[in-house]
Amino acid sequence: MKQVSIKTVAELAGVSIATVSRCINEPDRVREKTRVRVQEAILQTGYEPNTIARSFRRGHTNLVMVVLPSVGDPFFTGVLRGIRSVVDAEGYSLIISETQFNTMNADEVGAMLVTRQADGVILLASIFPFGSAVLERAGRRAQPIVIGCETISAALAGFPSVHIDNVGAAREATAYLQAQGHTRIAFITAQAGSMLTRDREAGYRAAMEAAGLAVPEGWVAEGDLSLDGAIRATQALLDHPERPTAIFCGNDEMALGALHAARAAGLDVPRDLSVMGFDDIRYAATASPPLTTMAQPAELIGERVARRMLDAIEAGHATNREAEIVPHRLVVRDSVGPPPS
Amino acid sequence: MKQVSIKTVAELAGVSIATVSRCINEPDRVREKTRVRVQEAILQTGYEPNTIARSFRRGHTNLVMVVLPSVGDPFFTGVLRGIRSVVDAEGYSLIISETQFNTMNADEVGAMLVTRQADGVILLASIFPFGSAVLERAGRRAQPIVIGCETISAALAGFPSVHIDNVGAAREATAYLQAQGHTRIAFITAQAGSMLTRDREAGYRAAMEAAGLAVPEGWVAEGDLSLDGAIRATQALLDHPERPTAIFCGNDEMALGALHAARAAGLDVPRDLSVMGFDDIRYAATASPPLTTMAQPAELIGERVARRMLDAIEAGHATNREAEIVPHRLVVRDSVGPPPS
DNA sequence: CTGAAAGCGCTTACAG
DNA sequence: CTGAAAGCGCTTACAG
Repeated sequence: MKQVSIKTVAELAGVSIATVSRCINEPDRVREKTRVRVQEAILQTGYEPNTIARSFRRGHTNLVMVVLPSVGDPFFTGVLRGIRSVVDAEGYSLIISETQFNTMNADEVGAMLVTRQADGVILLASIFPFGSAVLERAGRRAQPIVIGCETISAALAGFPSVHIDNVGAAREATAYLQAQGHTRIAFITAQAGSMLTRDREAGYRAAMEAAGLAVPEGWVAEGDLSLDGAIRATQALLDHPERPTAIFCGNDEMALGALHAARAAGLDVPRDLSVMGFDDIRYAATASPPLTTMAQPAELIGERVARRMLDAIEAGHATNREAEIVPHRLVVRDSVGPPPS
Repeated sequence: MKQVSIKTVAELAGVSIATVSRCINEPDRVREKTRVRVQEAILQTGYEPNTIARSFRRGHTNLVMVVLPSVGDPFFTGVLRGIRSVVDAEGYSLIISETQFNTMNADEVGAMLVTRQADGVILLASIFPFGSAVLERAGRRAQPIVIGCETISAALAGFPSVHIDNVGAAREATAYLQAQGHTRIAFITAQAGSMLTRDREAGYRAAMEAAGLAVPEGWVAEGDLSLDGAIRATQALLDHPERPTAIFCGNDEMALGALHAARAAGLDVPRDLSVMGFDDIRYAATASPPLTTMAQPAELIGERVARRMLDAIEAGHATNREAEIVPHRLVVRDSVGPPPS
């Protein structure tokens, strides 16, 4: 069946297409009598404006793209929820692209950025060396970019961002472990190349150094950001000649894996081994034992990122290029205790 | 700065815009010498075709919308992964809409369907009585719709779908519990109105009836599809005058909540209480104890749904309106045992 | 208050 | 092999 267009409606109502357009977009500017007639024609034909044509004409799509490592991570789900809540209210929809934990190469992501016609791009912990050509082009077409969750790489330094103080938070988490009496503290990090835990690892190392504690070779284990990766990393740590008494995990997903690996090894957490997470995803509270972790305000990050994106879209450029730091918070539950004597 | 358009490139290369267009879309049809010249002009200007204009002209967006209850559910994340894997390869992107566990009203979803210009819509367990007007319009504009994960409601009966046999799978899960010796089996369901566990509840009831077992008032508890909801539902079940010895949860998320509630009540699973899940999300295997559950092939569902969507888009209409049933599988781990004596 | 007309940036028969 | 021109479905000054 033929698609009904504005023309169909105009003919049926006996008016010009301009008038139909006005009835839809500025109804106050048309006489009631004609408005009613057009309304009826719309109903009768079941007309819905062609969104592509409208986007084309108006020059924007009401779509914002969000690039993130994985929609499967409950932490990002929280951020997404925050983004969606503000973006929805303003009539925008979300195009979601995963970088599969930053294993996509820059060209692929770059192509997405430049090619897809979104009104703006939110980069969530997906920052790695874009080609500057991409950035330059993105700049030229004035598509705003805003960064969430992680400190930006040098190339992205000029863009607005919102995130916690990852280095500081990781330092505090490590210090908490130290305050419980631990001196042998290991860290499970993401795969090399991922931005996701880079700053957290830096914070961990800083706290160890500040306390005059050694970090022997092998105490920073790659956990792949996954359950299985963390299980393997934990096993390696438990087999380490200098077995740590506490494991600080770069995110909760990996902490859940560490908990499982400890259990499988016949260890009691926290009696035999302490485990600290990062993020405070919803599964942290119901884990066994409930996970002590460093909480990030996921929804708040999403809301703030989205708000700034919308402001930038409206202004036609980023109005505020500063980094916005949101608060982190240590959540003490049961997975951390004093080291075994 | 002014956006560079096809015209800019044409002028710089000294050719018509038609030729530039051909260089991009059918390079074979232009002479090498001119092609090179145009290529250079493209590089020099940093030209990228305007996707909106192209979509407008071509009449499609290369966007498919997926409507689902929640991106936060790891099961749906799996389905999404499957969808993305096939859709990516064909150059499509995803617009993702959440119905917040089917609490959105039909009009809201309807508006999204009709208004947003996606090439097709995938409905994941988000099926409730659309107004027939919406459906009719969707039909008229020949936007394909395909259903995933749940049996379709009557209004959607004519649309293609792919899902497991939810009723049968739930019946088998219940029968497994019975085979372990349980006769007092409760069920935790979603909030009323959600399609997500409707068939599973039906399967549970069928199995109970087939075994001649009673389902006293209160044994089917609303768990809200969430951790917290399931915790409350489990508590209520444990306080029930006829306390069940096994709880079958409508999905794994709720089973995780049930596990936690049991632990909090000082119960050992499976010694004091058996818990059965549904889905086999990735957290099922690392739960404590590891969860016995009815697995759905999430990625496969996603792949099949996406494949059929792409076929339908290409054909301009759904080519195959049949329901495709994918296999389920009982995964026995440690959360189910014989009832306490 | 309403209409005629231009134009958004492409693609694609149609000529040549 | 290449160009001139139509047209995709809207919106929006500009007249009247």
